[in-house]
Amino acid sequence: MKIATWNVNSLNVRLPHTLRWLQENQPDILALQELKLDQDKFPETEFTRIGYHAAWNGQKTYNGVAILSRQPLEQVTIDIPELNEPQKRIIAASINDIRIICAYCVNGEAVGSEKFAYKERWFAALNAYMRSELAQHPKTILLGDFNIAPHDIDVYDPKKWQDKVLCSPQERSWFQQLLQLGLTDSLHHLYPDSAHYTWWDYRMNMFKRKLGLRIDHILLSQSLLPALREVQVDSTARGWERPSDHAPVMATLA
Amino acid sequence: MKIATWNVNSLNVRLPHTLRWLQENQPDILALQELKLDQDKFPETEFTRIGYHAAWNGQKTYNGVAILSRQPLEQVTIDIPELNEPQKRIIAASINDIRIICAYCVNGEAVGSEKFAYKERWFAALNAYMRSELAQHPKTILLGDFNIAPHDIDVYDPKKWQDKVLCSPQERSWFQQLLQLGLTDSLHHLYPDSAHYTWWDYRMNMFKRKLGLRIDHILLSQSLLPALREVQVDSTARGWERPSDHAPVMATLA
DNA sequence: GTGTGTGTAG
DNA sequence: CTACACACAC
Repeated sequence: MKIATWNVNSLNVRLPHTLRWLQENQPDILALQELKLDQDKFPETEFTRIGYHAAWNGQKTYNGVAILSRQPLEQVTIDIPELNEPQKRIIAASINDIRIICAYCVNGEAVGSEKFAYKERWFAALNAYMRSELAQHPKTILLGDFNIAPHDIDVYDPKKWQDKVLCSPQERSWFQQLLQLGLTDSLHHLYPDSAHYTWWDYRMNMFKRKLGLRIDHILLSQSLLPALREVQVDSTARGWERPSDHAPVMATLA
Repeated sequence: MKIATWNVNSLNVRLPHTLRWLQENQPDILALQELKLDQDKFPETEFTRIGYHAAWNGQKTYNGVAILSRQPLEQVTIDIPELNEPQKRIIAASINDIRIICAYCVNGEAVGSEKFAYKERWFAALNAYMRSELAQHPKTILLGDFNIAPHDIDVYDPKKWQDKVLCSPQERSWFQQLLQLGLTDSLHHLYPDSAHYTWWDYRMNMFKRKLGLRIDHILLSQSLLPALREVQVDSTARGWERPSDHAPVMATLA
C-alpha cells in the first residue's frame, strides 16, 4: 500500500499537478494540505474521474485539507473536537482498518510571536486528539505538513536555523511528544542519518540550490511499523512548472 | 511604408506579443499605448535587438506610450505642453520628414462623470496641440487609442451604445474637430461603410462573439492622404494567448 | 476579465 | 517568491 502527503499550496493552482502526480505515482491514499479553497469549491469530480474517493475540509484563502483514496473513506471527521477554532487544518478518515489523520499544522511565524503561542496550544490539542485516536485505532497514520523539522539532519543549514521557527527546541519537543504517543517518523526510522527535504522556500532559488527543510512527515502507529518498506520524497514535482513549495512524500507499506 | 498602432494594455505582460507582432508584420513604425510601466522599466534592448529605435513616455500602473521605428527618432517630445498633468498619454517624434504623434486618449468612464469632463478638457488641449503640430509639419500622423468610436458603423450595437461613453455625440464632435484641422481617419476613408473593430471587452466573450468597437485610429494629414494604400486591423493578435483587449491597426503608405 | 498596487501570509 | 483579498481602472 502506498500512502502519500503533499502540501499543494492552493489546489486551485495545483489541480493539474495533483492529477498528474496521482497518475504517475498511483498512491492508494494521498493527503493534501493548504487547499486554500472553500468547502463548496473542492474539485471532487476531477478525482472521482480517475478513481479516487475524496473527503475534504475546505476554507477560503487559508488552510484546507483533504484525503484522497482508492478505497472508500469512512468515519470522516474534521477538525480537532476540543479545539474550537475556525481554521481548517485537520481531516480524518478510516480506510479499511487504518485510521488516517491528515494535518496542516500551524506555521508559527517566529519564535515568541503570538502565532508561535498559538502553535504551542495547537500542538497540545493535536497531542490530546492523537492520544484519543490511537486508543481507538491501533492502525493509525498521522501525516501532513507539521511545520517542524525534527532534527538537524532535516535542515540544510542547522546553525542558521538554530532556535528559528520550524527548528526550535520547543517545536521539536512538541514533535517528540507526538512520537511518545506511539508514533514513528517513518522516513527518519528508515534513514536516520540522511538528509531528505520536503520544502524549499520559493525565494532565492532555494530549490535549485538544494537548500530545504524536512517538515512534511508520515507517522505510523506501532502496529503498522513492521509493514513499512520505503519512504520517498518526490522532489521532481518541486521542479515542475509553477510548483508548490512542498514536494510529495510517499510511504510504501507491505 | 507601414505604420501601426497598438494599445498593448501592459507592456510588461505583452512584450512577447509585441515582439512577435513586429517580427511577423515588419512595420516601419509602431505606436504603443498603455505601457503601464515606469520610464526606467522600458525594455529598450528587446526592441533594439530586432532593429527598432524606441522613444517612450512611461508611467507606473497607468497610461504610458511609446514609438518604435526602424529609422531613427528625432525631435522627440512628450506630453501636451499646455496641459499640466502627470498622466503620460502623448509622445511625438519626427521620422525623416514625417511627424508622428502617438496618443492614449482619456477613456472618460461615463458620460457626465468627472472623468468625462476631464476627457473634454483633454481633447480640447489635444486639438490645440495638433493645430500647432500641423502648422509645423505638413506630413503628420496622429495615431493611437482615441477611446472614441466615430460612427455607428464602428460599434457592434449602436443602439445599446447610443449616448454611452466612447460613442456619445459630444465625443464624436471632439473627434470631428480633430479631423477639421486637416486630418483624415484613414480606415474610414478607405472603408466608410464596413465594420472594423479594434477593441473587444475582455468580459462576456466579446471577442469570440465578434462584438467590438473601433476606437484605435490612424489619422493622416492632407499631404499624406494621396499615399494611403491600405489600412488593416490585425484581429488575430486579439486571439492569441493572454491578449491585449485591443488589436493592432496598420496603415500602408506608398 | 484582465491588469496593477497594496497588504497579508507562508 | 508565490498566492490570496481587496481596491481601482478600463
